[in-house]
Amino acid sequence: MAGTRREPDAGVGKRGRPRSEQSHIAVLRATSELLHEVGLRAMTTEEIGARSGVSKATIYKWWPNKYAVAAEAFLSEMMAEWPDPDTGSATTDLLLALRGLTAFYSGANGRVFAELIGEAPFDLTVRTELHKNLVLAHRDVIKRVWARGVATGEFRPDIDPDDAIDLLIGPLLYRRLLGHPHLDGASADTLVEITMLGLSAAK
Amino acid sequence: MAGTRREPDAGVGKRGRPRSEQSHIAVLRATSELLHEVGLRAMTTEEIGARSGVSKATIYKWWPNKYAVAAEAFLSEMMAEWPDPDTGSATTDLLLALRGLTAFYSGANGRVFAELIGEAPFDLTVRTELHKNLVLAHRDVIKRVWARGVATGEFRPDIDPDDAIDLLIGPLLYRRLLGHPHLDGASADTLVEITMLGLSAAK
Amino acid sequence: MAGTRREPDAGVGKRGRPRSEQSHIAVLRATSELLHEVGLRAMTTEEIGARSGVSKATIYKWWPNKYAVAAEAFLSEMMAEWPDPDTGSATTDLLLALRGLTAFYSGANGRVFAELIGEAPFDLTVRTELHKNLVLAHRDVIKRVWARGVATGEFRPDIDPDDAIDLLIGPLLYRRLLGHPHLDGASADTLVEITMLGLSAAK
Amino acid sequence: MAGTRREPDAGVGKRGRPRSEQSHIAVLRATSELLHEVGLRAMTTEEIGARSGVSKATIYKWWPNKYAVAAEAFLSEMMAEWPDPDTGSATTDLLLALRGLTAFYSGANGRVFAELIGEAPFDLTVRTELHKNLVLAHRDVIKRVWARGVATGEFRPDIDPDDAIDLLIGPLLYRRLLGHPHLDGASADTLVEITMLGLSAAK
DNA sequence: CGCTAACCGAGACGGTACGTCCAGTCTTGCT
DNA sequence: AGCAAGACTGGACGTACCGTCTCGGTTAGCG
Repeated sequence: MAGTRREPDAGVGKRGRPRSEQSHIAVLRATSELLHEVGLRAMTTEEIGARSGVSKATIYKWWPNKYAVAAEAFLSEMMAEWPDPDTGSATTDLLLALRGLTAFYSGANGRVFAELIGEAPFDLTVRTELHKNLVLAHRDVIKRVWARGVATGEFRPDIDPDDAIDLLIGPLLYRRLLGHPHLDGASADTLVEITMLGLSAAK
Repeated sequence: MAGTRREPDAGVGKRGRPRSEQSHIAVLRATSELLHEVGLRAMTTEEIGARSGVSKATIYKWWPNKYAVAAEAFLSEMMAEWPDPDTGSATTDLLLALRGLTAFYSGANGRVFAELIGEAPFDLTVRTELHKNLVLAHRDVIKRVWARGVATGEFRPDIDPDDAIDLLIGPLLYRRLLGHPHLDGASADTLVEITMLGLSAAK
Repeated sequence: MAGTRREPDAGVGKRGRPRSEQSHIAVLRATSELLHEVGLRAMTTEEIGARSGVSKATIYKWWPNKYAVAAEAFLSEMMAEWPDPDTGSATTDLLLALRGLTAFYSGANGRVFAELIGEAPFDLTVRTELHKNLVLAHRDVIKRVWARGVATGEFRPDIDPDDAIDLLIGPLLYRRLLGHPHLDGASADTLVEITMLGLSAAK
Repeated sequence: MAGTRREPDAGVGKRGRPRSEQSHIAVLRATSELLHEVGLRAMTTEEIGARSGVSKATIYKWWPNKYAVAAEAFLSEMMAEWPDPDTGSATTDLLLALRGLTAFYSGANGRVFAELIGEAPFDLTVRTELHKNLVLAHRDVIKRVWARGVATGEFRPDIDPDDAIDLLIGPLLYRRLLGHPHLDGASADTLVEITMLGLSAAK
């Protein structure tokens, strides 16, 4: 994947000892473990090194700080985990997709996710990684479902899809960060259903 | 206000020199300045002390750590700043209230707010302060408007008001934290309007 | 003593917690031990801290680096260790003083001394400390003896005392650093005697 | 020359590419430059490699560490630089030889020399190199002059030549390392003259 | 009106992680 | 083989900040 980590020289050809992919993976795995065991802030670069058997110098060679490592470690795990349900009914698909998101938010990964969001305002790397590799992935699934729903006439065609997505995901994130953090599928369903019908009493 | 800061002994009687209210205020003011100038993380307790002329020991006597100071400093500023518009039309009021929230999110205070949200997962004090003194204030305004709208028949009476609030605020927070951070009133209006009408094409 | 270590503020009066003299002493003692056990280069600041129970931060607060600590630790031990023999005969006194110096050079402290001399070209603090607190002490003893010898008519009165001192100490240092490092009293005596009589065959 | 650097395999035969003499010279030249520009300690192996176009691995193949490289680089420059004056008068010759030594000590090379002496206690290679290739060279010149002076009756025949040499060189080194480091020819002359006549007032 | 508890500013301290630096070793592919 | 390029381990370095701890001095309000 990459993007977080500093790119190799990539100059003339392939001179010099190549980067050890094994070390790379060991670092990501160790970091991932630590993220779940002790959390983003309590985790130290030293400990990542010790657990992965990779020296601190090497870690700092490829990542600017532990947050960048964490972002890559966490997000590389998340990749390709967001299947599009495609049941035939766009409405059902939407429900399923958002239930999936809810499960993510309320699970162990959701805690790490919240910690990374907290780091984002202070760290550009985390911010861009998070956006590129997770936020967009979430949105893409919904965007596809949305397109199908518009095609089938289930969803309003006059709405900017990005607005629709914000309306669907936003409430879940809000609950995760500022409300009752233990979401369940049922409450997700309720929120989606209301969003579909609207708040207005007007017919 | 408070609750964040440690309460004075208050038990034995009232002997001895009382807490200096002047120091208290100076700390909050200095902290508030620093929050805007350098941000939550970069700000140090040392610097708060230096700028306010209050010693570090005194700061730690009254607050558990710099995040608690920050929370109190920030939130005491925010108090009583959320007027209920009450124009007669609940729909208009809702629009106005959410525009106000949008302005807050996208302004200088919004940045500090985002930083505090980032601290919340790691710090119970921040979490509860934030909730008690800001989140609930935001919700209360909307809750009142909502009640009026239900009474006037503008809003659906069959929805849990808390769900409605989540649906209205959530998308704004989502944009603030993970999307285009420069929200404007117009896009807030759009989101609210769509939320009112719903996403479904069904009549 | 001091001079090596950074001086306290010494400003208005005596505000603030005073420097812990206990920590100061513990650091010097630990350093002194380490100097003899592992030598100047192999000794680490970390280890000084661990052994003395003083934190690294505190050490760096008072000394710029481990070499300055070593200089102070070593030299504070050496202080007031250079008694003037004063037997009545200046010639005898000279012999005794230079035997003492030889013993110092060839003993355990001589090794540390040589290591510090090696650091001097790279470190101003070490250089000045060494000069102020050891070199001058050595020279002073001899200078006093020299004055007596001139008064008694034993030594040539037409020689700059500093030249005389250089001629007497120089060969010992040379042997210590570049020749056979295990000097003994007898060879010191020989060198001094020759220096007294001169190399020239001319009467 | 050498002895410092590891000898090539030379056992099995002469298979494979022979050692590049060009690299060898480039390393020594680069090291020599760095020794004068930044000094022994500040100079890094990395930089020697970069400047000479020789890889670090190659350097470590032929020398045990940077101090050994420095010793060879410095000393190979010094070789055959110590001409015996031989004017006819041994006394004059002695003066000239020691003026030469003084000039060396007080010049740019003297600084490097002092730095190498500082390394000697920690590094056997440096120690032996220094002794073999510089100290002995210095002493040899004087030793030859001394022999002539004894033969001509100018110098005392009852003194161990090595003692005489120590007495003559020692004071210069002492001044270089622990006293006023800017020696000049005149002060060297003074020291030698006093050494010749002796310090004693006795006839 | 003086005593005394509690406050407060200054600043030293232990602890802990940080990110950097360099030595010395190892692994590629080119020559 | 020798060698340049350059990744890697190991470990010390010096810095920064947190939260705690003395000091000496100050300031109410009880007695």
